[in-house]
Formats: sequence, structure tokens, C-alpha cells
Amino acid sequence: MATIGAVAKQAGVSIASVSRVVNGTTARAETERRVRAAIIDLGYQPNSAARALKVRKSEQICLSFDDLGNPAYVSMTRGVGHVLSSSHYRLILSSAFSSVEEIVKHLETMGRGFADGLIISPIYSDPRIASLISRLRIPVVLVGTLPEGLDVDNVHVDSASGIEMAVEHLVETGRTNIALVNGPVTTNPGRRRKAAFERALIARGLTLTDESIIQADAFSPEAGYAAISNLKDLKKFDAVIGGNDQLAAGVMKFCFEKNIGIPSDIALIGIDNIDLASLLRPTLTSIDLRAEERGEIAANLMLDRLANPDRPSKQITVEPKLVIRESTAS
Amino acid sequence: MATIGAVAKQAGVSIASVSRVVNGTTARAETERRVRAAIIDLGYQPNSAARALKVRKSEQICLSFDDLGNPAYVSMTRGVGHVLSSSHYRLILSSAFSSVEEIVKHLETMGRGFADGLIISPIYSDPRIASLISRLRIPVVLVGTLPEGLDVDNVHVDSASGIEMAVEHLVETGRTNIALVNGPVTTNPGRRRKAAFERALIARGLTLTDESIIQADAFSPEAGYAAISNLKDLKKFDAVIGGNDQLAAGVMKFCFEKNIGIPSDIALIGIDNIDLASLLRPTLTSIDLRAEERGEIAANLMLDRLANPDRPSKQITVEPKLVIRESTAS
DNA sequence: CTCCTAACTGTAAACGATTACAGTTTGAAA
DNA sequence: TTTCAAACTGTAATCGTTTACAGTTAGGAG
Repeated sequence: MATIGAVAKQAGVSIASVSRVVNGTTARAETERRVRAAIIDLGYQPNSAARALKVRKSEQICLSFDDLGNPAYVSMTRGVGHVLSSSHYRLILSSAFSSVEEIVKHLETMGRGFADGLIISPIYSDPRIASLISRLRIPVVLVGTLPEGLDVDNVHVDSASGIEMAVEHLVETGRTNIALVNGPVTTNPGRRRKAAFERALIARGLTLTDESIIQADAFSPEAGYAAISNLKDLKKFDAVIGGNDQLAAGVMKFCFEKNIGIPSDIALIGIDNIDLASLLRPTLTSIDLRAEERGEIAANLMLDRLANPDRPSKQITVEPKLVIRESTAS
Repeated sequence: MATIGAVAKQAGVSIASVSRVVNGTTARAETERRVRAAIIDLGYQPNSAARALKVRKSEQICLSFDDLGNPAYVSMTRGVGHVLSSSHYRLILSSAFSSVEEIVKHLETMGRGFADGLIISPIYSDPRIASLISRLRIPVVLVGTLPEGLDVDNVHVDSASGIEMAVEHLVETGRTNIALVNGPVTTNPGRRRKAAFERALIARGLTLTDESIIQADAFSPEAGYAAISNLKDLKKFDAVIGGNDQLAAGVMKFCFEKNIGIPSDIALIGIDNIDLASLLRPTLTSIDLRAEERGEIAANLMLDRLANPDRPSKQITVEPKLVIRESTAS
């Protein structure tokens, strides 16, 4: 494996000159020609560890989230990737955490100069996570609910207002008994959507009982199906909001099997507006949380912060958007 | 930012001793105690670039593929992640390539000691890709069709036999006029599925005309919908095979809108058996290409190769599995 | 108490790049 | 031809680790 020294020798110049040619600083035409020839000759590739050690930069930005299986995160990744591809930073992903421990382990390796910036969207809210993030010496952009007292760039979607829109829309289309099939309350989205749902129902004087919130143990179709199956009497509701589209898809599957008509017997709304929403039958009304856009914003915040390390941190809020489809027709 | 030297000073030992404690070599109990105390005191984290430079290892394995939007790759990632999480290697992902140029750029950075191993699943077959891979000095596991003359570890699913199964199943359930809504033929899967489809039809003496293969320009529901919309006379077919489940979902959507019954008028089969298949209505019969399992196999091949660099390369073939659902009922 | 081995520890040389700084060339102007 | 500034080039220090090697220490055996 050729090093810069080998190239220098082959070209008959100093390693400083090779370095300058590689990094685009000025050099005499003849020098440059010889260096380039030697580089091709030897198949030289600069060693990135050595470079990173010297310049204290890895040219990498890490995007991490908890659940690659959720298409909303895939959209977010697309947004981030799109913005970063026109910068000189490489995007690397780190995902599929199964536990808070893994997140912690991951955050620790972030402290080792492994990336120049971290865009993170944690769904679990554990005090350790906030504390580790605050100790990180690299810029962090947090996508999602900002933990108390953490001062980093943040992009956040007003999911409470999304729930609000969903309830509003259901009421407008004549529904009054609304249930929420919620994701785990150990997660931020789970907790916040639950709270927002309760507020929205109370604000309108709608019935809210213990049974109005049905807890699923994951944000997946299977979990949605299982959760709704456990419900004694689905018929007493005329509308269901899924904690996300996948949960809603599980509910829809159950209703189909039990011959419960959507939207005739029960209206159904999902959250995230992933591709699946328009493929289901009936097509699924959904609250679009603009994941791709949030990814773009996060990436831009990161680039801005990297270029300008001392600016005060920014918090950006994105407004959700109601996408009406068949599952809530009157 | 604390370095090993600062820790050594604080603990009153040499940097060699600190290094030994950190890396788990033997040390006197008292030494170890003092070093650990200093580490916690200073919040020391070893610099990974310096370590990588010295030991010529990054402890990272890179997984790259072209389309994160395809849930099959997400499954594959899960398989890889699962295996790697019990090793000391970190998994990093690199995806969302929009062009062969980007893949090439990416492969070049792989040559810089950025990862210790590369698991790659390229869908485009470009001679440059094969040539770059063969020049890489790190172990490579290729998931998918192995380019001519490239001698690396490989895991490959016999998709021809999958198509075979699909046709067989359709014939058994009484269909004889079968169309394929294929993904782009600029991709390996697109090309191979087309060829396998033609062979299967010819082998059975079934009608195969120019119209039997409908080319979509991506492996997405929208592309499937668009492709099938362009077809003059869908009615002359009694079965459609989608190049993947997402293409099939697009076809299903179209059929629903045009009041074409599935499976009554047309039987439909997808490929990949992603979650979506069981959420659609009717549920979608699909050829399971065992993406998660292929990911596991690939990761194990990689670990094995890393432990044993000189063994001859292995090629492993996975058999697809037909999952029968409603969309092909007689 | 002396000796000896085993266990530990420290010194210093790498790893492969970047970059001040000082020295050398170049070429136009006088 | 000489002069001088601008442009280029080379030397050597440095980034933060690991590790061979040599030196030290500990503690049991004699």
C-alpha cells in the first residue's frame, strides 16, 4: 500500500509537495505533472486515518436513529443525504439500536473523533442520552423532542398540532368517539402523542376514558393489529387515530378481517404519511410529519453550524400537514 | 480534549501503561486503579484516528447498497446488524446512491482505510464497479450477482428459481397468459428477472410476446402504476408478476381503480415478501428472497474472512420461497 | 539475606499524513 | 547583468496512539 513517501520518492520531490498537489495548493506545473503520474503509477490513496489525526477532522457526518424499519426515518435519511451530497462531507448512518444501552455505547464512540457532526433522532428519552449528548465535543443536531436543558440545534415537528388537526378533521366529518392506538409510552413520540390526544379530546368535550387509548408495544403493523385485537369493544368508537401509519395499517387489517367498514363504521387516520398510506385500501388519511423536509433542515443546520461553530443554537419547528384520503370520508 | 498523555500524567504512570489498561493487557491492580480514576476524571476517550493509524484497522464494516427506500434492503441491513452486533465491529451504512458515479466515488474512499471490510449489494452492473472492487485491499462480500471474473465472497439468491416458482404457481392455479412488470434493465435484478421470466414461459410453451414484459423505470409503486397504465390491453393477461412487491403494489392500485378484480380477473405475484405484502388487500402472494437471511450470511462471511484472510472465497446461494396469499387464489 | 524468575513498567520509535518556516528558484524590471 | 519580490519547495515537527525492547520490581525459594 503506497504512502505519500513512496509517491514523493517516485516523483523525485518532497512529501510536502505531494501533499500540496493532493490538497490542491499551488505547485509548479512540472511538479504537479510528476506527482500525478506517480500517484497513478502507484495507485496511491491518502490514508484517511493519518489525515484525520493531523487535521482533526474526519469529513464525516453521522446520522443516527433508532428504527430503520420505520419508513419515516428512511425519508429523513433521504433528506439529509440530499443536502449533504452537495457538500464535501460523507454521510454515514448508524441505526437499528435495540436499547438505550446501545445508544449510549454509540454516543460514546462519537466522542472519539469518529465524525465531525452528529444528527440524531432518538425516540427514547433517557436522561443518560441527554447528558452524553451535552458532553459531546462535536456539533449535534437533534431531530425530535429536545430534552430539558439541552442546548443544541433542533428541528422538531409540532406533532401536538398534528393530533389536533386529526381530531378536528374527525369531528368535522361527524365522528365523536375517538380512540388512539398509541406507540410505546417509553418513547418520546408515544408520550407526546398521548398527551396531545388527551388535550385535544378534553378541549372539545369529547369522551375520554381509560379505553380511549390503546397501547401497542411497537410502532409496527403487527403491534397495531395485536393492540386492537385486545380491545373488548371496538364498536363503541367511530374513529381511530393510529400512532403512526404502520399502526393504522394494522388496525385496518383487523377491521377488514372483522368486517368492520372503513370509513363507514370507523374512520381511520395515520401519522407520517408514508408511501404505504396511499397503497392501502381504503387509502389512508394521514398527518404528514414532513420527515424528508426535517432531514433537509437538520442537514442544513449542521452544515451551517460546522461553518460557524459559535453561533447560538437554533430551534426550528415544522408544521404538520393533513392529507385527506378515503379512510375518513363521511 | 484529554489525550493519553494527560491521563498518564494525572495517574503518574507512563502512556504505555495507560494504553495497556485501556486495551486490557496486564497491569498491576494499583496501576489499573489509578489509570481508571484518571480516565474518568478527565473524561478521556481514545482518539480513533490515531489508533486506526497505528494498528491499521478501523474496526468498522461498511454496508452499502443503492436504494434505502427499498424495504428489502432494510431487512438485509437488519440481518447484517444482528450478526455484527455481537462482534467488536461497528456497522456503518452508506446508501442512497443516485448514480454509478456516486458508487465509484464511494468505492474510492473505501480504499483509504476507512473501513476494514465492505459488504456491498450493487444493483447496477457497470464494469467500473467490478474493477474498483477487485482493486480494493480490504475484504469484500458482494450480495447479489457476482460480476464476471470477480473473485470475492458472495451471497446470491437464485431469483431465476424464484421466477420459476411464481410461474409454476400461476400455471397450477390455472393462469396461462402471464405478464412481467419489470424493474429497469439497467439493473442486475431487472435484467436477470427478465431473462428468467422468458425462460420460464418458453419452457412451458406459454405465450411470450413483446407486450409480455412491461418495463417500469424504477422499483417503486409509482413506477409500477405508471408502467401498467401505459399498457394498451391489460385484459389479455390473466396474471402479472411484479419485479418486486412495490411494483406489484402499484399494479394492484391500478387494478383497483380500473375495477379489475384480483385474483378473479388477474392474479398478482410480487417479489421480496416485504411487510407490505401482507397489508395490501388482497394480501399479496410473493417470492421471498430472504433478504434478512442474506444479510446474516454476508456478515458471517465477512467476519470469517476477517479472521481468516487467506481462505479461498466462498459463493453461497440462497433458495427463494413462495409465500402464497390471496392475490393468486384460484 | 541472596538470587532468580515472572510480572510489570517506561522509553522511544513508529504509523502516514499536514504545515510552519526557512531556503531556493524564477523571471520581470531596472 | 543585477536585483528583488513572488512563487515554489524541502526540512522537520507534530497529531495521539501502540508496542518492541530493555529495565525495574516483587516475592518466593534456597
